[in-house]
Amino acid sequence: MIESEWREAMFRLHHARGDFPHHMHFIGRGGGRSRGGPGGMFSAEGGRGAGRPSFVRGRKFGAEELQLLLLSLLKQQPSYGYELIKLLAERSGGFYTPSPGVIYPAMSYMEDVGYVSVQPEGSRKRYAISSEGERWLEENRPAAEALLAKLEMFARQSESFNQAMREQRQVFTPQLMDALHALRGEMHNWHQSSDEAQKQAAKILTEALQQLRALKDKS
DNA sequence: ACACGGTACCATAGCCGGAC
DNA sequence: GTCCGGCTATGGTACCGTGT
Repeated sequence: MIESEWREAMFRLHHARGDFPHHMHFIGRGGGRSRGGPGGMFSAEGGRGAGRPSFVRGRKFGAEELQLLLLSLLKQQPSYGYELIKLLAERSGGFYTPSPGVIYPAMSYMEDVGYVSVQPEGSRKRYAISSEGERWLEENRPAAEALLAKLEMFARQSESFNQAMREQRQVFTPQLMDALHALRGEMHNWHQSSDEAQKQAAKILTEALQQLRALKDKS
């Protein structure tokens, strides 16, 4: 077996099944726990990379959470892998757009364990939930419904955020919006700076704030 | 305490095939 | 030839365990 095949096999096995050898802890079936553990952003564990801002980048769902979501979508209608990615993005208001490297191994695993059936259509694969998949989904219905509800909650929050941004653009000049954007971007680079550097940055920002207040008072 | 290696997870680049 | 959808391969990031 060449390296890439081995890598893929291991990836599929561990990623999709959810029983990562060292540390993976999943809600529900299986899985001993050890280091890290994805669990997904909605689980208590927080997972690998917990403690850093994983909201933007990082695993948002544990393997089983993702499988439940995918089966929920497939129960509504059989879909291609690419369609599932788009559906998840759509249902979450763009908040969660899984990469193909997450979806396809998960689908391959669910095919292996019989949760989905696969109908090749030319170069594409159409996935459909199987009776075994339906049974597992039914067993985990509360968790699946909670995940879908949270996905929709994020979609609403995302829409609310976008609305606020649109309103900001209507009120502020482009120059001010650019400056705000640049400031936000700059602050992202500061989270690993030394305490002393951060104190100096805070001092600069405080002085700038005072100047802004003085300017506003005059205008 | 530190360096290094192994591991997990994701995003992205790029390939392939079909439609136009 | 170009575009697009579907998919695969690979590199980057960050964590933890182990050895020194």
